Amino acid sequence: MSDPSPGLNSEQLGAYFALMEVSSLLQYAVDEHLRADGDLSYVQFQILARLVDAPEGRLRMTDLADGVVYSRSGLTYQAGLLEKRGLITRAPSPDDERSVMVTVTDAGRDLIAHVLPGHVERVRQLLFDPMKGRDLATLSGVLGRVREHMRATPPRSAKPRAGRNRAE
Amino acid sequence: MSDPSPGLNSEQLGAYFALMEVSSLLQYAVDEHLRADGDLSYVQFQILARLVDAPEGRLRMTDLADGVVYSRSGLTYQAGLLEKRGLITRAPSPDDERSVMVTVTDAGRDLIAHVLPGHVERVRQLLFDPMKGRDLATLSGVLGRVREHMRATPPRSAKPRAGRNRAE
DNA sequence: TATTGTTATACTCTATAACTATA
DNA sequence: TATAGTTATAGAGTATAACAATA
Repeated sequence: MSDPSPGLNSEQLGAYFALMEVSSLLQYAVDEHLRADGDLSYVQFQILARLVDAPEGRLRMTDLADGVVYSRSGLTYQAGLLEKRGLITRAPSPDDERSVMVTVTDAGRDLIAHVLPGHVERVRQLLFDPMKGRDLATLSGVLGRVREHMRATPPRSAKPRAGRNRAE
Repeated sequence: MSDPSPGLNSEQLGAYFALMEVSSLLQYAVDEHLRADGDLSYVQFQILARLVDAPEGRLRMTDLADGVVYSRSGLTYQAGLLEKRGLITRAPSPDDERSVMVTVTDAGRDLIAHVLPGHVERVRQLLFDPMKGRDLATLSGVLGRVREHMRATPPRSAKPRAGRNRAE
């Protein structure tokens, strides 16, 4: 924007735009690779990666939904796709009959293992290659702090004025 | 991921995840506000903002498509929506009869002006409030460098330059 | 022939609300 | 009642390919 912005100085505005552009391009590139190399969307990759990372390779649906931003029905949809491909299984939890435990299969682990090197390579190439010196450390520090702040500031519960989007 | 990754050390991996989470949460919050306050998607906001920022408030469809990542048909779709709402107009270019000049209307400018303060406020609140000292400067520096690098490294088939990939 | 843009179409994804069942 | 998950459905958005018009 060329006119003076009400709440951000030009350096902040520039940093904001840079952040959005960088993350957008990175996500685009990474998503492209995941689809080409493993027929996975980024969301599906995240779900599988979280499961691989979880103890015994399993998590409840709710826990998965908490990590990925989407709605429960959205997660059900994605889990259905992954299950259909044999990458995960779903079974009622022994502890709580309401819950569903999602477990990565060997095929799921294999796919992540197959896809991960190329994934990581793209990230390195696009994001870390141009960095030097303390760049990584400072970036880590700032983003970590921002993330903590964001996690403590729930984005959905804070609806200042939703006014008229009531489509009933 | 808990096991050692092939191409990234744990600090790099952490920074990558933090970047993706931060940008995702930020985009989510900002998108929510734009829809609630102006009934605009983030893409539509970007299109309007680019036009407002352009000399005489107009750009060719192709120039707009270059800025936003999407396909031409996607831009046509979005432009159709914005035109229907009276936020932009489309007219054949005098210079090149093939081109279409997109122009922001006063209503479009008004809407951006209406939405911008709240937009910027959310960004400030989520992204810049938790920063201190040199955070902003270092973030700016790193992201700027990464952005330059990314722009110079086209993600192989993302930019539909002059050629299209019909082989394969 | 190459470029600009639109259209037709199919598909993916996400959100909402209603629903079942368990706690 | 509250929580966990699914389903039905509807809508937004995107990509591809065919198309017309102009350069």
